Amino acid sequence: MSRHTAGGTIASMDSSNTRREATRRKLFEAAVTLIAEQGFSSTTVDEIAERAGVAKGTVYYNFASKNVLFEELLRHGVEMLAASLQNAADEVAERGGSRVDALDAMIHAGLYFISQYPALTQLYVAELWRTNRTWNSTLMMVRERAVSVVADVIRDAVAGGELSEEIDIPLTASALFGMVLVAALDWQSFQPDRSIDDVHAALSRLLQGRVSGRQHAGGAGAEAGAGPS
Amino acid sequence: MSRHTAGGTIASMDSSNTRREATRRKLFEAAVTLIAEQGFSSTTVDEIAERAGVAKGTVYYNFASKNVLFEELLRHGVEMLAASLQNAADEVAERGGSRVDALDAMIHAGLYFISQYPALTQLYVAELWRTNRTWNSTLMMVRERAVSVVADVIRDAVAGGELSEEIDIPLTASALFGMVLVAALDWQSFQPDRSIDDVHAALSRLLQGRVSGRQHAGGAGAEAGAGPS
DNA sequence: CTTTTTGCACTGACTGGTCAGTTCAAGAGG
DNA sequence: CCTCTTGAACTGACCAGTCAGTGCAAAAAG
Repeated sequence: MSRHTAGGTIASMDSSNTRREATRRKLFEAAVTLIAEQGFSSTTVDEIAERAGVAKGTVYYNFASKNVLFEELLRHGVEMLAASLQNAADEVAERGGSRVDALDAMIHAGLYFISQYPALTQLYVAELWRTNRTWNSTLMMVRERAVSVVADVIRDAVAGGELSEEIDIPLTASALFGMVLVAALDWQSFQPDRSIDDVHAALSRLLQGRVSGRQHAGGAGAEAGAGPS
Repeated sequence: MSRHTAGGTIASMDSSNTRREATRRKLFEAAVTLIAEQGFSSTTVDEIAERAGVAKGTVYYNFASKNVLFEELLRHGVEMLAASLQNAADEVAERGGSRVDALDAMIHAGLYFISQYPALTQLYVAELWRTNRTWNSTLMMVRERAVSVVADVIRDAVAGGELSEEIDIPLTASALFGMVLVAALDWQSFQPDRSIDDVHAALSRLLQGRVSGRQHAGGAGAEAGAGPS
């Protein structure tokens, strides 16, 4: 009788683990939608289980508590976002584009991400500035993870002389982040028919400074009608 | 058993109920902080009453339900914000400033408002894009009320030739709104020591287009007390 | 090959606690 | 005396977390 052996049974790694992973994924999906719609506290574990098509006990088999489920969800989500932004910046860099072009590409990537995972985004916005919650430190980490990707590119741009040294890097990064976040949520909520390129162009224009004074288009990004790169 | 007829009795409408108004104000204040910290669902009516220093029965004497208390809170708050933004824009107009100057002043007013009522702001952000809530229509109204003040000024600026006709008015208004919102929350949460003028200058700079390309400052706003950084 | 054992993954009824909302008799205050 | 507030007790719904038990596939035993 080899009972439960210490060290988490190697055999179970491939066969059983797959089933479990699938269940966890279903639970993530169910939870993200419900929590985005209703908020954390008014979403019940029963609802999550029902939407995921599993029994309530399964939730507790896979996650220590409702809180833990939520925290893991946050972590998982922000990794996807950060990877997506980083990837957009890297692709531009590989093609020899400027840092400002990279920023523009990140805006596009951010918009795309939000359009793909609107519920996740709503959830971040709703929880990000709350205090007195148990998962507060997780939230801090999550925010830092996302904003720092943007801040890094801005920093490089300043170092390379592309951007003015006067700008406040962390504040600008978070303002940029917020601009995309809120514009995207509004786009999804109130004008869902518009194309991503359309929205992207509007935001680029805002940043090109064409809003507060008429210069003609500079180099970066704002080709307004076309080119879904 | 002549019960209380809990609900908005007509008599209470007009008579200058100083006492009652004071109680309601205390309840608003208590509720806004608690809900911003913990969210609506996990804030209990007992907590609100305790923080306000009144009995639970008083809450229900003054508001039909927890939901109604919250809705009235939202309405009251947005009126203050809209008035504050409108006022900033009007003052600039009276002094003969441009519409772009007015926008800049509104950014400043927005920052100031958020620094005065951080809890209220957190609460809006947390609830604004949620769906499936009973007070959803209230929230829509609230958002519209705030964003339209900004949109109106932008529209005037476009009509007067100050801004390009290419810009997308509603989207730009909400992007601007979001930029200020998120930047301000970050300021309050992570760099509370910075002065409002400092933050304001950073945002103005972002909009002057100095971020994405080096033009020298246009006309509007970025005078600010010389940002260190 | 067949039977038995093992243990992972899952189930769902149940429990103990929490909380919105009610009720009311007894004041406070103006 | 009329409006407003108090405080405490009560109800009934709702919900996070528990636990004894089921199903099943693969390994071990025969």
